[in-house]
Amino acid sequence: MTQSPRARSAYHHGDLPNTLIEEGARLLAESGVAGFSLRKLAQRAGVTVAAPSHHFGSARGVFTAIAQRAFEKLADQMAAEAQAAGTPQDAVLAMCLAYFHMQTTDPGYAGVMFRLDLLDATDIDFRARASHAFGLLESALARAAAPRVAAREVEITARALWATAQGLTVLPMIERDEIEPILRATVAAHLRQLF
Amino acid sequence: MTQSPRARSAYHHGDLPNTLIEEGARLLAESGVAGFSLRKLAQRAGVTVAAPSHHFGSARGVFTAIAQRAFEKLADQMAAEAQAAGTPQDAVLAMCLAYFHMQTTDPGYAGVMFRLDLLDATDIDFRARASHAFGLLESALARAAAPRVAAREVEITARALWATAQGLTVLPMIERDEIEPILRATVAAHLRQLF
DNA sequence: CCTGTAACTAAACAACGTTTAGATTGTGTC
DNA sequence: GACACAATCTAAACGTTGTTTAGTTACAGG
Repeated sequence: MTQSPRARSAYHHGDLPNTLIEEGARLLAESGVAGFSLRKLAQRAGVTVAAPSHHFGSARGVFTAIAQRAFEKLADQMAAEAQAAGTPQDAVLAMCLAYFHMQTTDPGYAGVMFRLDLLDATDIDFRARASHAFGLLESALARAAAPRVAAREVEITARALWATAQGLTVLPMIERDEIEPILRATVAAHLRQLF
Repeated sequence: MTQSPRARSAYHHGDLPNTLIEEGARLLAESGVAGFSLRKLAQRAGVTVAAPSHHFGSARGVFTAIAQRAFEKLADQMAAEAQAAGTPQDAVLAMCLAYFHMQTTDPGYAGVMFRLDLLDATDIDFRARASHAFGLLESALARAAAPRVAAREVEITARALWATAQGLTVLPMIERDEIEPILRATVAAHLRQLF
């Protein structure tokens, strides 16, 4: 991915922001949000506690940066899976599954994407990446729908699927094995409405 | 609601657990999860910091108790709205809207119901209340479905709706005005599959 | 080479949840 | 009605957290 420019000195790390994001995601994957702390992250990155705050302002800024990177990863994955899909309908399903799969492939990143209590949802860069990923689903849905279907209806369906995909990964009484069939049924039910 | 037995003395509060739950929900409604702390809660209740931990074990225990009470409130509301509904189909929609409406009527309670990072989802009492509320939706869905529909299919649909209702309240890019129409469309799409 | 600026350190701060030992009150028993 | 026991809450201290401030170090441009 992004090649680290290699630490130039003890003082000037060289690429600290990136290191903090990646190492932060790794720490989150291991310890979860509860076990996460700025101090642990700083120690892992080989810097002092104050260093992260210098780049990201606050702990909230760090989470926002990680979530931003997460939405980039999700958008990449969505675009890839959509291109691999045969029909537009399959593309929609694959895109919804992409977020779910990210929960296992990139747990550190996926775990903070919708944590509005931890990150700053008003951050303009964050909003841009999140909107872009969502836009991919919406446009795929527009391609899958019949020509007669209004844009408004496509928009509603896209948001419904977005919410369902997110909710399924959070709810306590839903097993991981159940998520894929549920998501499959939900996509089928919505797509049927668009014909 | 629950009449407070009135503080019997400075030492023995009389009904501290209940007070902590209600005052905790009030604090959450005002300051959100981020502004919440055991110390603030203790001060509001007129006790020391250690008192809440004595009853609930830890801060996690307090959140679990509040969430438990929240699911009781939701179940009551769901049952009431279902009975007021004309058709079984309307009952399903009303039940899904109940959780959304709770977000404004009881924001303190609603905000912690699915916060698995804060509460203990393995708590047996908590699970019981959560399962009961979910069961109400599932049985309402069974009544709304055609006789031919398998229980498995009803179960999947119930979980999908449960997840959608939760996801809609969390996602950043969904306005509050949009939630009801989205939920309405989702319920309609799913119910159509059950006929 | 020298100067200005960005990057990071070091130290101190208040606030937090948790734990321990002890003080206080209510309850059941003879 | 007095006594012992158990439950309830206090008081104080502990380690950890994110943030802030002043100061140190290294890089980059003229």
